[in-house]
Amino acid sequence: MASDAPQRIVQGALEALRTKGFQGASARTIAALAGVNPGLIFYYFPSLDELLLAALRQTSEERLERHRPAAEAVRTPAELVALLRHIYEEDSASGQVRIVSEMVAGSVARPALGREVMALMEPWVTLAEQAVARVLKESGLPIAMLATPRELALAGVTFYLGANLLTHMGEATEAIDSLLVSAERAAGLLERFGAG
Amino acid sequence: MASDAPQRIVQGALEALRTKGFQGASARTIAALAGVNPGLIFYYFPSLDELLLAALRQTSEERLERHRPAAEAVRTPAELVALLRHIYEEDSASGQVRIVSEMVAGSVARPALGREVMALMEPWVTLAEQAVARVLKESGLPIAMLATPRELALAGVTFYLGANLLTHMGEATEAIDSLLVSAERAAGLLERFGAG
Amino acid sequence: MASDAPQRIVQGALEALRTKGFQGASARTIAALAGVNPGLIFYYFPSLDELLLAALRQTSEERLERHRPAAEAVRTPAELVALLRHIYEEDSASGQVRIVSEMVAGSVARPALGREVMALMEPWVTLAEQAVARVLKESGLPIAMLATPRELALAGVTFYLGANLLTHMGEATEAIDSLLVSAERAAGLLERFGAG
Amino acid sequence: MASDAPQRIVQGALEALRTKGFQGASARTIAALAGVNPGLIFYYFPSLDELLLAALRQTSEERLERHRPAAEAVRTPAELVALLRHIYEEDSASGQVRIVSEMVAGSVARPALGREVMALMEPWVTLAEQAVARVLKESGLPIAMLATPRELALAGVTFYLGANLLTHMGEATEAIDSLLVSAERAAGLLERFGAG
DNA sequence: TATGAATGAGAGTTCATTCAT
DNA sequence: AATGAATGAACTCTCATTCAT
Repeated sequence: MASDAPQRIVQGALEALRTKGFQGASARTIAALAGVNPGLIFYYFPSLDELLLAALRQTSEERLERHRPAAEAVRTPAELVALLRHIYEEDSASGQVRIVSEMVAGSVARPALGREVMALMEPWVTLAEQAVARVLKESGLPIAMLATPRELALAGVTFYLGANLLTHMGEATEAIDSLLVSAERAAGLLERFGAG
Repeated sequence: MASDAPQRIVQGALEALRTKGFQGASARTIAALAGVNPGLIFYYFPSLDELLLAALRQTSEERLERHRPAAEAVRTPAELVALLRHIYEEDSASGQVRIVSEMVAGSVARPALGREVMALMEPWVTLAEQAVARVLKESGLPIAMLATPRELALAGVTFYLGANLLTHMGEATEAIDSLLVSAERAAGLLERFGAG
Repeated sequence: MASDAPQRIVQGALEALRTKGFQGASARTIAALAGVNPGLIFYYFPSLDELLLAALRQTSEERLERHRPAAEAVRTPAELVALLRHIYEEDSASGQVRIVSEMVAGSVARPALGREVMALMEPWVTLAEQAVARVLKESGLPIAMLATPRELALAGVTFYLGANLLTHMGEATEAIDSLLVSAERAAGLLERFGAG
Repeated sequence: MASDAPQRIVQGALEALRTKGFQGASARTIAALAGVNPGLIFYYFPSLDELLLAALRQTSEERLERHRPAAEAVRTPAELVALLRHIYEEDSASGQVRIVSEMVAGSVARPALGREVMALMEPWVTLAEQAVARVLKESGLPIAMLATPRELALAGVTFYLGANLLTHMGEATEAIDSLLVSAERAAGLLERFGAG
């Protein structure tokens, strides 16, 4: 019978990242949170980095699937910005922002980890790219002349990343939020402009 | 006679951040790079965090003064984006991007350090804010209806931060660069629109 | 299977205190004496102070139980002083005096440790108090008018502590011993006086 | 011209012992309190231990001379105990207790220092011995049969030492004080008994 | 007489990881 | 599948002391 230990360990890792940060996500701490022995971590995962990566991968994929329907339903610039804002707020409240920030920050010091974390972002960029392409097409905005959907999607992810870091370094949450509200308003304006 | 050791230590810290990252910026490593005894670090600096902070402060202030004239000369949206791109490229080439990323990422785990790093960003936000305000005023663009200069400046810094991280986590430099080129083109368009 | 390492570490700590003193009772020294890795100390004990405390607690409790029967059998002043002298001589020969002195002296600099060491003395004061009360009652001496058993017990412990320190700072052992011999003689006299 | 630096350093050492304890009496701390450079300490004193010893010697001798007249005027047991109590209270209030405790405690770990500290106590024992001899002679008490003045003096010093340690390890000050009060009462009784 | 820069050893503690069971 | 004991290296930081000036 398969044990549920690996899953418990993954959950422990996520909780450790959420509540103690990357530095606090030590084997001992994770094991304690998972209710298992530290040695067991290395039975199921080749290294601590791999565990953290697996944990990030799991939440990332789960969230990706959860938001995919909404992303595929986006039709206007305003809706697009609204979705971005919605995701940011949800992640901020659930602690997901913290997890991503910690992993991004932590992996900065480890090249191998960094590459993997980057790879986990790729599906998000692709999803954003498709949404942007659809919005541009449907709204008839001549932005395609200025930037490719891929570029715009990457800009969004870049911004999301910077916002994540700012968020838990200082008390930037409100500033970021008001920024997104303004962006939403601007998008609404743009929309009418495109239609006009 | 004053020793040049403190300055050598600061340079060692910067080099350590640049080449080994935040985690690799240990007292021993920095001391070795500076060619001094590890104990000497604590003779001149109260703690390792304070040293890293002093190092970041030094480069930050120096770069701020270097770019200030250009920032104060900016008049149009295109010039503004061009400056942002110029700074990013220069920082990217000089390793400054790495230093900032490492400090931002590293300080995520230490609240006290994080606050100080944030504080070091404030002058940049202020400088950007003034530049944005000037550009908006001179170009006659009705963007003030959408977002305050402060918000726009913060958006720029947020983006810069995210770009920093992306840059040395993967090989995003080119993507970011082409993004900024596109933005420059868009700003040029906007300009003509404002004039029209 | 439980390891005997904790016990070996405790013994190493006691030996370190005995032969190198409080200052010499470093984690590395203790580990070497115990034949274990320094890191293992912190696997079993939360801190060095806690280990030293645990070691003191162990010997203290063991000795307390060993001497309790004799203390509870004491009936006359002379017997009481004789017991005190017996304990002092035994502790002096076994190196216990050194351990206690080192811990008392060492904990002077650390408030938290000091409180715990004090607490370990409390059972001894209590035991002495009971013995004193019994002696006073049985011998019919009117000392109760002068001092409470608690005070007399505390005086005994205070004296024992001072004697400990003197003992291994100089070569006061003989002086203390002859002092106790005289006290025994005086107690014998007192006894006859009480009876008379 | 002779500098007053040595004296300032000695005062700094005493203050360091009083306020930071033996462990806190580092060269840096003492130098800071004395307002001199740490290096200067080793210009005037061969080692830190020698400085601490010199400081203890200075206060010890000064206090000895201050209390000598009173000690030489003592005639009765009650007066003797009262003097002991007076000294203890004065030392307790002035921080002298702390200094002595710290030095005694600290020197436990260093054999050479310990011997010197012991030597500094010798004049006190002698002074006490003389006072005890006088009291015994004048009061006509037949205690000489039981213990020599030297032994009694040593007993007093032993007790004083133990009291010192207890005093700042816990909140034993009151207990010690009430003990001395009781002793004073007992001495008064003894006096009348000797006279009768 | 005095400064302050510099050294090197050692302090407590934490860590990812391994391995015998 | 799981335990927990054990390792060894690394960490920041403090210290008494020395030396050139």
